[in-house]
Amino acid sequence: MVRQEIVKLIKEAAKKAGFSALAAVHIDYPEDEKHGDYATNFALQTAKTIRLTPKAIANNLRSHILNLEPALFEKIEIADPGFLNFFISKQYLYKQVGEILRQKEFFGKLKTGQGKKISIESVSANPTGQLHIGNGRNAFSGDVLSNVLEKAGYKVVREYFVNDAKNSKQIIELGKTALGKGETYKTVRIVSLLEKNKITGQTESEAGWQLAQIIQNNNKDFLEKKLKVKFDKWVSEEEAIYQQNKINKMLDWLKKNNLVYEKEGALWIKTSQFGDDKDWVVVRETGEPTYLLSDIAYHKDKFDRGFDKVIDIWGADHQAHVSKIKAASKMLGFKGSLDILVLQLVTLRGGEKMSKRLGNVITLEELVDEIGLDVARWFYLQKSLNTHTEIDLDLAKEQSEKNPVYYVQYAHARICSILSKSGKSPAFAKASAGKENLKLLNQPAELALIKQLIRLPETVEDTARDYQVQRLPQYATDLATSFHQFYRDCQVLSDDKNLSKARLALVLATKIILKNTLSLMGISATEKM
RNA sequence: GCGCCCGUAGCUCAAUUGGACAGAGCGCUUGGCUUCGAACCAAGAGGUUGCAGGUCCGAGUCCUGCCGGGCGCACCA
Repeated sequence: MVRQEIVKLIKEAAKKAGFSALAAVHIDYPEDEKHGDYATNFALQTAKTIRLTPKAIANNLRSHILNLEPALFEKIEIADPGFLNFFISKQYLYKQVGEILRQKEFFGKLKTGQGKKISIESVSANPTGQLHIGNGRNAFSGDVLSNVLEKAGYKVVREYFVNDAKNSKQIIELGKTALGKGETYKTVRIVSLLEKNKITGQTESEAGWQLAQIIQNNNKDFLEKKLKVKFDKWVSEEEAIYQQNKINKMLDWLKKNNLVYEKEGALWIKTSQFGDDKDWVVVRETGEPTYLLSDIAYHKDKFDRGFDKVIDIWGADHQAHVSKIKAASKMLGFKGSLDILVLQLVTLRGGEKMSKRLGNVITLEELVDEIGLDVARWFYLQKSLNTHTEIDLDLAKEQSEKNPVYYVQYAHARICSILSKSGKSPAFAKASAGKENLKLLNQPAELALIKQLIRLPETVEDTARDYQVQRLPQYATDLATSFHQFYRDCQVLSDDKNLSKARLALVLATKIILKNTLSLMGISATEKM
């Protein structure tokens, strides 16, 4: 990865110049190409702590860097007020094209994760009905984030917590619906599920639990088959927490460590001593544990399984739960990091006509049926997770050039068309791409395309660090633009055999990266459209 | 009232976490197909980044105070 090498060089140069370990090295992609391919403000940052001007520092660094690695750069410039601007050499770019062709789908696979274990919990929707459009955000971002983290070298376990505790109020209420004694959860889908399946449980609790299993299997099927979102571990609250008595063990542990107390007939947990504003009930007056207690038990289970990092992806309505679980992780002394992502609301614009007899609620299934999985994934991923967002249904339904998904897929289809027209197999293009051939790639559009290709690993690295999954559709769009511009400027198949070979190699490399990017997002790389 | 998130082009959203001239898509105006796919390319119009202060060489981004919106604030999950 170029950027990583630049960071390393800056650190080494700083050490040689005698101002090491002063500032973090941060590398930018300058917007103006006059400012190079990569830039850093390191000299400016360093100038804050030592008695030298930013430019003097930059000069010093530049000479050391060029000494250390003369072949990587075409040049390094210093700009006001003290930026270092790096221009990557063609030699290096050609080498990277070769690497892409060699590594194929493994290009962009990083070691930054060092095989560390991460648990990602997402969706965890109540088994009392169908998934709604808000759950889509959790499902897709969790899926894509997992893909990215795996690509970055982490070992990821994707989990889903099923709130099916037999004695919970929602399950009992569901039982009433199942037994015809209540209507809380009576929807079209649940009525049809009840017609197809027999509920044998006599008690409300048992009947509710049975119905929950049916709904849950339905949702699981929908997630896996229709949304292509797979989970490694489905954790049933009833089976994994209650039946295995983890709930009581958790409670005993809390009591033993003096982390709970009685008040007004209930048992409270001392979350306020661990950063929360107040304490919360873990056992009701009735003796029933609350959901908080079982979620703490579930988190203890995750912590015990030895993850270096535990990520929870929740909906905006769970915001109040964050400080409780954070406090619990401190009580439990979790050594790893706990990141809780709270996703903001999703609404639809132009969906008024879609809703089918379910009040105003549009299910995720209806949405995906309406716009297709590729478009749905794209529209969800496009937006930063902490922005309240609105999906434009009319635009999403446009099966035309207006829809941004097709822009990217079209680039891939174009590539496939060129490759098949070349009359040669991809393997041939690879075999014929020697160093001499790649050196023929000198057009600005060709070089710009290569520079875009080698950003994939960096995009993976950044996203694995900050979880901003909207970076992926943005990168895909940028890459497609670079390709379309290359296509405009450079005829791939021509009488010039050597040039054709070189350009075919570049086209093939682009196909690999584009497909890689799309598959991280779970979007299909179409060959024809 | 308190907490979290947000306010950026007509609309939906970005902006590499403090960097260089705030960018895309849609919509609008205009030009380009007898050559590898025009679902494409190129050009243009459109902005006091909600308002007011502050810190900094440098602020959409950080701090303070307002204004506006969403979501939370259970012995529900």
